[in-house]
Amino acid sequence: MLSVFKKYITEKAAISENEWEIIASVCIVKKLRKQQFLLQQGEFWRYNIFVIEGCLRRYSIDDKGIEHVIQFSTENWWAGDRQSLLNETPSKYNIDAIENSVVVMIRKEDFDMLTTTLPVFNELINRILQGGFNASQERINTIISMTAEQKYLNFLTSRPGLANRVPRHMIASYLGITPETLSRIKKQIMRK
Amino acid sequence: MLSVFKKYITEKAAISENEWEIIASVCIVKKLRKQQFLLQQGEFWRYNIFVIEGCLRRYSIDDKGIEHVIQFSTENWWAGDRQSLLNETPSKYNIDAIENSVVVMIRKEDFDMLTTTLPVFNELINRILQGGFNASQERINTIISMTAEQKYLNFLTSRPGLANRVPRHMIASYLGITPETLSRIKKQIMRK
DNA sequence: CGATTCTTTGAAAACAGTCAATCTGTGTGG
DNA sequence: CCACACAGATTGACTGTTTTCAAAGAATCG
Repeated sequence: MLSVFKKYITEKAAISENEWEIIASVCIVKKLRKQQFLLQQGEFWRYNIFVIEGCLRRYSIDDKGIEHVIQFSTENWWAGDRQSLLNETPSKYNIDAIENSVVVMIRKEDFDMLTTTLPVFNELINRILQGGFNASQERINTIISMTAEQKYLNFLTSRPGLANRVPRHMIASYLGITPETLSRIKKQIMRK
Repeated sequence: MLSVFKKYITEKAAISENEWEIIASVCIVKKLRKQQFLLQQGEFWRYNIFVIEGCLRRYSIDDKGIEHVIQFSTENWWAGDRQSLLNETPSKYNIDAIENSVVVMIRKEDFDMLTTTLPVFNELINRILQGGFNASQERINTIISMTAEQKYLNFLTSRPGLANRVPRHMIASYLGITPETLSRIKKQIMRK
């Protein structure tokens, strides 16, 4: 299963076989059943996670008990709570598996070891971090500038196939609208 | 003026005097008049920018010609378009000065040189990047989970003082609501 | 001081949210 | 393998919020 991760890494950076061995030595492959929690709010998060297969979601729960999905992580994406990891604070988020999934977990200490001893790896992680940051800014732009319908259409194109894998109410949550509104929007789009 | 930047850097990382000299040698201090553009959409962005004094805003313009503020950068903040910088693509954003401002500009090549030759600097930038990323995720959370009023109150506390420096219609834009709505929300809050 | 831009206010319309009921599909235990 | 239960999705009626458009009232800048 690790081969998926190796493929990802070696496609994105010039990692030698030796270097890969070092990386592989700190990788923990973990299977997750649908619905299984990886993190619950209040806990401390200490890993970096790479999704090999399946789909995870990270979400917060507000005072009214409503869930708000911040992120979906599918194959070849990273997941985790960087905030808790970086500041060593209790997490505000929950992470669970939407599908049966396989992930690679790397402990914070191990991960830091990798970035300090392997410059190529460090550079790779940097690029990924920047890419994620950019995507995040992009999302802010779409959320504040688009109507509900535009946001949904944008979701369909920016995350192709995801709409068929993820329950609709989670998509609605991700877009910041209610399931009912999403349902009506879909009907409206159909008519066109 | 560079001293502000030096203070910021040395407070956050163990940078020696020598190392600082190297950093300072690639810094370009630039004054900006209120309203002055730093970047307009379609252009390529090639700098990292640190705000010494004043306030910048980054915003997009949609098909209807409406501006959407993605970010305000005040003293001791970073600014720029990381997306254009990283991918070497034309920028989707505009950046201009809301107040007369002073910024430090570092060219991409110089910045990369700093991060590769000065490990401490690299690590500092990494931490800042992660912090920015986290803040960005945090903002997504507030936008999708809060009502207009909550978002405004949250803005008041998370960016203290800013509301008095920045025109209201820009704050409205930042929050993803119309100026009229913001005006009414303020009145409503006053009454409490 | 005049002109322009920003902010506020009002009224109507569009939009999204809430609550409740019904429909659908999936998975489980008998 | 079927029937049932249950969670998720849709629909309708209603409510509440936000936008839109237009106009008047501040504030700011040259």
